[in-house]
Amino acid sequence: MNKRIPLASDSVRCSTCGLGQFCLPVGMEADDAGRMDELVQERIRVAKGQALFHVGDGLEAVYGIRFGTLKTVLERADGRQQITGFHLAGEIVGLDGLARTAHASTAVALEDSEVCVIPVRDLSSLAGHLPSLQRQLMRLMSREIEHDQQMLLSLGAMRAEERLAVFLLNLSERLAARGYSASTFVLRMSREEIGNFLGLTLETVSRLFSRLSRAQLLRTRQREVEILDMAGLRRIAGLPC
Amino acid sequence: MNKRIPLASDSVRCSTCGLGQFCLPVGMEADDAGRMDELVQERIRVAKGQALFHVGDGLEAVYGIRFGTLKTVLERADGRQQITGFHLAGEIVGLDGLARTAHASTAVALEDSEVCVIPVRDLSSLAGHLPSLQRQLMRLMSREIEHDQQMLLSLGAMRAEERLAVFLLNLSERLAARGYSASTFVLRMSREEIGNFLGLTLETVSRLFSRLSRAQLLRTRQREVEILDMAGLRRIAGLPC
DNA sequence: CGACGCGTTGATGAGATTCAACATGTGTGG
DNA sequence: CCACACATGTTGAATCTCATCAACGCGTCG
Repeated sequence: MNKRIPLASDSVRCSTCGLGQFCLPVGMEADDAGRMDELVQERIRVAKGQALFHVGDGLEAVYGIRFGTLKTVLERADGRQQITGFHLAGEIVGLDGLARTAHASTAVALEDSEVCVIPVRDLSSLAGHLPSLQRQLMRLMSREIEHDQQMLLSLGAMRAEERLAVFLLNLSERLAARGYSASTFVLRMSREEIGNFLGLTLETVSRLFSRLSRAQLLRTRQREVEILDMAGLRRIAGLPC
Repeated sequence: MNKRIPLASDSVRCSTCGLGQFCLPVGMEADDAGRMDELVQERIRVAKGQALFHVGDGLEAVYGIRFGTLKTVLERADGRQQITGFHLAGEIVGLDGLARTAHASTAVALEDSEVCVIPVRDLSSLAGHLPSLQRQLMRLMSREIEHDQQMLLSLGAMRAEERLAVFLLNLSERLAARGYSASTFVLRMSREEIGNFLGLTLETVSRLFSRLSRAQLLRTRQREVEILDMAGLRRIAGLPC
C-alpha cells in the first residue's frame, strides 16, 4: 500500500538534508551528522488518507517527515478517537512507542507525504556510540512531552476561542520556521480534525472561524487562512503581544 | 527551605531500593543497577506545599520520588495554571526539562516528601556508557508522553463524569502497584487540584463525588475514598470491565 | 448532472461554570 | 482544651458555553 523507496547512493542524506535543523541531526557536528546517513536506508511514500503505522504495530522504526503532513490518533475501545498531534516536515513521529516497543498511536497522512525510515535497532545502537545523537533523542522526546503538556493546558484551562487562536498561532510559527509565510497558509486538516484535536465539534470550529473573520482578525477561504491581526490573535490566545 | 540530606554510606541505595521496579533501575541487571548507586549522592526533603523546583529553573537534576506525592504545574502569563500530573513514589519528575536544560514545569509537594537527586550531568555521561540505562530513560520519557496523550484523550473527548472515573481508576492502579489497597485510599490532593487537573471546577468535582456516592459506586469521607463497585466505575470510564 | 464530502449557519438543549450560602475540618492562640 | 479563624468541601440557583440536531450552500469528481 505504502511505497517503499530504497535510497540510491546519490540521494539526499541526513547530512545534506535541509530539514536537519528540525530533525534528528539538530545540533550535531558535521561528522556526527554524517554517521546519521547510514541510519536511513529507505523512505516511504504515504498517500493522503493512508496510515503509516497503526496503534499496536510492532515498533520497528520511527519516521522523520521529509515532506507532507501527518496526524497521530489515539483510539478508544468505544470507537471514539482523539488526534494528539499534527506533524510537519522535519518532525519525528513514532517516539511515543519507545516504552512498549509497539506504536502507541496511529499515524495518518493528511496529504501525500514521504518519510525517512529510521530503524530503532540501528538508532539505539548508534545512540550508544554517539552521545550527541543520544542527547538529541532526549531533546526530541522531551520536546514532545512539553508539547503535549501545552495541549493539556489548552484543553484543560482554555475556552474554545482561545484554543483555536493558540492552534493557529502555533501552526503559523511552525510554518514560518520552515520558510513559509506566517500569515497566509493552507490548512491540511478539516474542521472536524481541528475540532477533534481541540476538544470541540466541527460546528463550533466553523463558527469560531466565522467570528474571528467578522472581528477582522483573519480571513478564510475554504482551508486557506490569512491572519490579518497577529497581535489581536495573540491577545485572544492569552499570549504576550 | 528544602532540606538536603547527603547520603551516608550505609543508606539505602538504588540497588537495594524497593522502588526499583518503578524508578530508574527498572529492567536492569544487578551489576548495572549497582552503577546507579554512584549517581545518587543526596536526597531532598520537601515539606508539604513547598516547591522542589520552579518553571525556568536551570535543570541541574531530575528527581526520583522516595516517598510522598508531588504535583507538576504549568503557569501561564495571565496567572492561570494547569496541573499536568500527580506523581507517586518511584516516579521521576523533571524529565520534561531535558529539551531546554531548564525546568518546563513547577513541582510542588502535596505532602511531606523526599526525593533522590539525580544530577543530569552524571546521568548523561553514565547513560553514554550504560545502554540499559539509556533504554530505561527513553522508556520513562516515552511513558510520560503516553500518559500525557491519555490525558489529552481524557480532556478532549470525555465528559466530566468519565474523567473523574478515569482519574480514580488510574490512581487506584498506581497505588495497587505499590502495594496499597486498590479500593480504599486517601487523596493527597484537594477537590480544586483534581478539578484543575481534569479541566473542571472544584464544585463540579464535588458534585460528581456526591453523584457517584449516591449511585453506590464509591463512598467518600473527606479525602478518603472507598471504591465499592470497580466494574461500575470502569463502565463509566469507558474501559473494559 | 447528481452524489458526496465538507463547511456554514440557525434553533434548541444539556452539561458545566459561576455566584452564593452554608457545613465541616483543621490549626492556632488564648 | 476550647474558641475562633480560615481552608476546604457541599449544595442550590442562575447563567453561559458549547454540543446536538437540522437545513442548506458550495465545490469536486465520477
